[in-house]
Amino acid sequence: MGGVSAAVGRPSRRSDALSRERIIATAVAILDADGESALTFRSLAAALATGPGAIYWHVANKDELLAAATDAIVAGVTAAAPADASPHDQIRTVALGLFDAIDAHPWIGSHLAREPWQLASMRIVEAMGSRLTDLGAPAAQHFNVATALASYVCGAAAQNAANARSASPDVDRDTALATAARRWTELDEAEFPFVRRIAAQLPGHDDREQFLAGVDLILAGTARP
Amino acid sequence: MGGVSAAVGRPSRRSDALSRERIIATAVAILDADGESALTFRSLAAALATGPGAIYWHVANKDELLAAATDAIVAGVTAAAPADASPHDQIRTVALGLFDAIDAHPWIGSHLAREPWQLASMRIVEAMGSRLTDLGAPAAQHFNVATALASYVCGAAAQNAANARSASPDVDRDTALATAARRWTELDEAEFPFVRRIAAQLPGHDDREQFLAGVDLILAGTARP
DNA sequence: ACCTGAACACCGTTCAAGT
DNA sequence: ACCTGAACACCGTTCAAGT
Repeated sequence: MGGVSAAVGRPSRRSDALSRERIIATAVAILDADGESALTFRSLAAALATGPGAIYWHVANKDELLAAATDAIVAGVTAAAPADASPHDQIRTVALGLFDAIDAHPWIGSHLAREPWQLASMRIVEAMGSRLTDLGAPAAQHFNVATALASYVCGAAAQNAANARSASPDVDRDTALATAARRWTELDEAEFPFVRRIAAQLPGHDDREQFLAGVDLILAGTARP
Repeated sequence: MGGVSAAVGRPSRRSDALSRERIIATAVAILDADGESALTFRSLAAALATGPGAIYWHVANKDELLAAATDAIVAGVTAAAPADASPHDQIRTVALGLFDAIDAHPWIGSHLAREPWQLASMRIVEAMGSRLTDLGAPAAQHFNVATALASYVCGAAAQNAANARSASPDVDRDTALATAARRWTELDEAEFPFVRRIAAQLPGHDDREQFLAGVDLILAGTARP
């Protein structure tokens, strides 16, 4: 403790000093407000009232920035465990929480698909896998079931988010679904008989229920006690 | 037929004339040879011996170019049906074919996640769903099972491809898995008990078997005849 | 130790001008 | 109808120079 003089004479640190946390929080704010294309080292620097080069002192590059932003959101969801519910319901709750979070922050979806063993993905595998013992699944299945659930959740949620994002904001959901259903029925009958048949179920279907049905399928496939 | 004079006096079309097909085929070649970052309107134009602006006459933008390139590969996989196998084996074969195709062309993975209802995704849903009747799944389940399978296949394959891509080429698979396993065991015990426990199964596991296990879980979860 | 901002080496896309 | 290529409006990233 002796001899440290640099910080003594200085006024207390400005509350708006740069830091990794503040950079990531600001990045999340930009991503949420204006989408993935709005996050730029220049726009981020402007929001932080500094130059683009300053950010590189705290963050290696844009990929690391996105990974950190993704982890911040995912950690918030997986940490909120229901605890008193059945293991099946716990898994459903966490999965749905991730689905909603990716729907609310669509940029997570694009990133999760390309950072497989990063911290955020590990949190998802942990959230799924740690409930499998209570569920009664045999230990030999745990690895495959947990990673299958994680893959499904990421894949389905990313596609749902991309879908919601690509919809023009001035078209309501019902007419968008009706348009999609009509396009499905216009596909070639010889090549797409199945898609044409299920097109009728597209309007009025619930995205979250459809998502949970997939989770239930995987859980139903695991051996029961 | 009368009065058309423009094409008459001309020499026969050069075989290297620009066309949508040639543009997409060349784009696939660049993507496969040097990866996603190598595909540029400038590099593509150079490979086609023209200027970047010429490409825009045949393709609306880069997204459409990637969608068309993705569809070209996916169509090749879903069209190759086994026919004489059991419906379960047919689904496994198509799923594994997609897994291998995405492993061989990793750029498909990143694109599939963000073009949900595009033609390539429809082909995957069709390939899965059209076998469900023979499998004995009740019609009420078809919609959910087919889309769940498609989401899982895309999600798992995209992550696998991203994983393979991020591995440095001078490190062999065994040591890469060993390194990943060690990193898993170094995670916080309180936060990641499950991941630490399954880390031992990481070395020596087979990516394709793990992938197929997920397909089997979903199929096992569907009601049987 | 940390910040600044000009500069480098690129992008996707457009568009007047050509044939 | 289709092609050309310069130009526009950007990017991520680096780095000498500052404090």
